Amino acid sequence: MLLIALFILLESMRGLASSQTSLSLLKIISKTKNLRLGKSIHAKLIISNFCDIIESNYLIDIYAKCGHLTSARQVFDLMPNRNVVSYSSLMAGYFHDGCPSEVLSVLKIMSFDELWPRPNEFIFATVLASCSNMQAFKMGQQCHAYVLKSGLAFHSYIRNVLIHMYSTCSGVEDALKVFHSMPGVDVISFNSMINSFLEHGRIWDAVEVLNNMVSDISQWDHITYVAVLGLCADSEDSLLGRQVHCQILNRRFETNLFVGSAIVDMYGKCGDSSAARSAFNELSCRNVISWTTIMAACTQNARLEESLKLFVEMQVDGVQPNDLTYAVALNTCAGLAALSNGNSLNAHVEKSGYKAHLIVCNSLINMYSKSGSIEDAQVIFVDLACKDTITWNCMINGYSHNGLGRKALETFHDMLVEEVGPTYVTFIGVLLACGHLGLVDEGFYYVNHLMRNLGITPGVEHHTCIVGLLCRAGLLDEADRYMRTTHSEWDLISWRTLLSACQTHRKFGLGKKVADYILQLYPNDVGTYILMSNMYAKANRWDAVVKIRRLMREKSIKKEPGVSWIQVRNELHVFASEDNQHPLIDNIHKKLAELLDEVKAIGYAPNTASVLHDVEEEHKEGYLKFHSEKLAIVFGLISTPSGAPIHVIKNLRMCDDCHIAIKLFSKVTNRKIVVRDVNRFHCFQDGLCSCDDYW
DNA sequence: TTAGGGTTAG
Repeated sequence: MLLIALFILLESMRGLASSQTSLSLLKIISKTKNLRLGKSIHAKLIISNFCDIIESNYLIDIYAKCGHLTSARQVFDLMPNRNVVSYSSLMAGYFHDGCPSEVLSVLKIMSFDELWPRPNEFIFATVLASCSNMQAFKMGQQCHAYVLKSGLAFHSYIRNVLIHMYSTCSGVEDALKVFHSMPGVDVISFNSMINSFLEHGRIWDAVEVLNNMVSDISQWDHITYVAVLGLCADSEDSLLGRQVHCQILNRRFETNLFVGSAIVDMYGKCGDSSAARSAFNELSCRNVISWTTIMAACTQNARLEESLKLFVEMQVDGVQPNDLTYAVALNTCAGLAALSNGNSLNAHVEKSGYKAHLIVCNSLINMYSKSGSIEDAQVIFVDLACKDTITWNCMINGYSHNGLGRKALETFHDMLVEEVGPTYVTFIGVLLACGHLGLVDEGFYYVNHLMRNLGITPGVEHHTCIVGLLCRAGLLDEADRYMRTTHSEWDLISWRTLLSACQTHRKFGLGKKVADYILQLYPNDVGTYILMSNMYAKANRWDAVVKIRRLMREKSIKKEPGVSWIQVRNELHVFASEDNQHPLIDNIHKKLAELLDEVKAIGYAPNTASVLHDVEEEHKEGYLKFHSEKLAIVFGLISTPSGAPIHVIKNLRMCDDCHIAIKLFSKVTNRKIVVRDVNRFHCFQDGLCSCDDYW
């Protein structure tokens, strides 16, 4: 209806140059952002050879709002005289088009304007917002000084944009000063302040602002709800989140796209992926962000296959992925070690131009290093001209997890040379590398000196690395003492690290003590029972093994069945131990028998000690034969061209026998075999493993 | 005639 009315008006203008009519039309077009009509009016005005400042300003505004900055700039450049609105309209256009630096260059042109239009609150609102986007703190401060002197600082728009500028460019304290400096803060100031605290990880300060807001502001707007949902997500408070969700439904704010995505995100971060999925299904409208949010919610909650399915559904729905969607999808592939999916995503990223985005490259490095293709991760890393802390962390941790300790430490050294500040995460990779290389003193130097000098408090992950480092060096009593004397929130992983070392180093006395202690804290931990059982089997203490098995039966503790999977030509093949389901199982068994004969000839002897005592001696070898990783690897060998690397993932820790056998498989088949078990990567090549037989 | 705060990632 509106369009028809506009056309009638346009027709009535034919042959006329009524300024009043064109202004009325321009006003409506500016509101409705109708580019086609805007162009028609523009043409009429050119033909009539008359276009005053206000009409030109409207044209700039229309073109700018429709994202046609070249046309907006053309109108602006051809104006014989301009006023402050001409400048502010063009600046707002550049700002919304993602070109904050252009905003500042227009400000420069403005200062040379002979008519010297005085910059007003509209100009500074946009200039300060641009400073925020560009992290141009000095410029932002200068603008702050100007608006204070000129009295413009009392406009609520200016105050709010100043809060945002300080929050992004300097710190939350400066933002807070602006917030408290002037009376009459509005809902936007409160929203900005809450978000500012949340961005800086200060949840309780955000809660305090929210409490003050309850008494000062009677009505929250939809952005307040987005901020409060962010607060629930950050504090993982799903109960409060649910209450807020109910309030949103009462006020019918859930139809807002931002609110809708924030609800999905809140449930995802609170660990309730089912509620996230339901909230997503209820959304009346979905954009790339809502899709990316639900994918992230699934990935964060281990629903990895579902996340990749959503990625496909999203595109079927006509929504194109953006850089963050690719980052989530690649992270999902990393979780699944789905190298071929990751490779195809890499190709899409190249085609779509998102390879220029650092977060995508960081995710590619992460995906490749977690999928056992550390060489591909390295290629991307080396090619990257601009790296951030996360890039360095991904590469250092990638090298460490793949057993390349020396490379990890070299990269850490390069990071320091490039003057990129290491973080909490960096030192996890660095300490793991020290563990691989047996650098005990260096490990202690990093934890006790360098980290503390940099103001990073070592956490349980770092202390666990030190335990691993001592264990690997055979210093188990020191590791035990370290755990008992160092104040840390030791968790199951830390204690299992020590127990596992006791098993490897055959320190049965200490192992028994540690296992008893773990079972006091975690009475039903399957991993501890299995490690104990393996430990006693190694000591030929079959009576103890039987006792543990009986105890497990009594407590109904079941060992998770071993499962391995391999992707061949985009298809996932899953193998369970003693599995006969695969269509090629006969070929797999035949090839496995041949291979075992071949490796026996060069020294392989089945390690039957790791098989249960209650299995007859002559059947023990058979049990070992059918471990899931052996089946998956042999399937890989017969299904891929010679020389192609084999990538297998296993849900449990690899057993000693498989480790020895696979080392020799890599030698006799001349293949690189990468196995990601529940703890680490094993890269088998030429009869050796990257873990140096310690895992 | 022109302006502000908000959802997704590693």
